[in-house]
Amino acid sequence: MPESKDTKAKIRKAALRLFAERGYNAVSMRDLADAVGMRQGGLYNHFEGKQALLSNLMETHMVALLEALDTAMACVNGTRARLESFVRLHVAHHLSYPEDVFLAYMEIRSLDPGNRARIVALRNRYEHVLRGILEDGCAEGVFRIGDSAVHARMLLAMMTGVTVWYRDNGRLSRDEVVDLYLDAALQSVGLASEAS
Amino acid sequence: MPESKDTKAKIRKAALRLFAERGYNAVSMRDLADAVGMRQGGLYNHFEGKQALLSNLMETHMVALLEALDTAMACVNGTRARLESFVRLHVAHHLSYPEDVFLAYMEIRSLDPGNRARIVALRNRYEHVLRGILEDGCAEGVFRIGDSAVHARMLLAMMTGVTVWYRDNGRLSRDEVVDLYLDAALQSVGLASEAS
DNA sequence: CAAATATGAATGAACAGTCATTCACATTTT
DNA sequence: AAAATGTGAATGACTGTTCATTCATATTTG
Repeated sequence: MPESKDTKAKIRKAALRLFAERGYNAVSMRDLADAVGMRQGGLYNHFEGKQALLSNLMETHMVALLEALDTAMACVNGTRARLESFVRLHVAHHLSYPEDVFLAYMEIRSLDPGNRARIVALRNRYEHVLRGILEDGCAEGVFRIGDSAVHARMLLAMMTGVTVWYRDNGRLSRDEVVDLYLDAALQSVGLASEAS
Repeated sequence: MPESKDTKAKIRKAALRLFAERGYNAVSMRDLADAVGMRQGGLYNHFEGKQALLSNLMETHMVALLEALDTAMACVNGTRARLESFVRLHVAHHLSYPEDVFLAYMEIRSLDPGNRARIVALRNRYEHVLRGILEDGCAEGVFRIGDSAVHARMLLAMMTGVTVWYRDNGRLSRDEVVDLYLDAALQSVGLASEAS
């Protein structure tokens, strides 16, 4: 009873790591069970199956990301400040949960059509927030960009890529990395950062 | 027979499409043989195996990309012009060969250690060219960026992401997309594009 | 309190299928 | 004829999933 409830958490954690590391299709339920320290049959007491586990991981992550975004955006006014908040939240979140992010990005095509539609809808909601900020900035004449929809994708790809190279023991701290991405994002929309 | 000699090319083409579409691990040799119009056994007359086929596809692409880069860079002087050339080449190449690029980006972890080391070395050479340009621009005081190594990765992620969304029948032409990415890249290093 | 029963969880074998690869043999090309 | 190429069946390992069984712990009953 003490550990029965966190077996599910242990499975989720191990699955997240393995799926992100090797890819969904390259991880067998036996691999996963080994990583958790149990046999493959027992996994099915906690999850409907491999596909349900994947979509659970991805949906949990996307929902958490959207909630964090709503919270961060609720108390910010001004187009430039909203862009800053978005960038800070995005990069910081990606530095804190690199595996979740990497999985959500790489394994969308491993989802069943139904699950994929749900996850993609969540992702589009997220992307739409950034596009809205950029459109506002264009309408106000604050930003200088060619195309809001394209620029939103450029910024998202740029920022999301941080998970590919960042390591916690590296040359730069997380805060430094966030600042670097913020400066680049601001410059990319034609704004100079405030402090040199 | 006329087509017996280009069977190898047909296999490569089909494999490229399928691997990029579904992922290396989700494509079986049967799927591949079906797509080519032959039986799975025959594939082994042209390739050592599935892994060799993957690494052949990726290496061919990386070598072609590096050659195109060398050619494009050979006749350009000036830091800003070199950055422009790099961006134009990168985006245009990615628009022309989206499957090659997508595969090289997504399936590195599906490579055997030996093959992976070779491909990663090629990719590093490519990345190093962009970093060199950014470092030069910083040293000359032409670019305004926080960190050359990080900014190189930001730009590469941003530009490579074009393959995720661009479709040939979409709203924008390839040239328009290249120009949008060029403007964004120039602004991100603190330069305004020449023509408004 | 103690006996009986229910529950949640883990096991390990078994299932039906798929996997990449091999091979003896047929066919085609040169 | 010889070399290259394609076939179709076979191989053994591995796949996700199911299931009867076991076990320790709760809960209910006498």
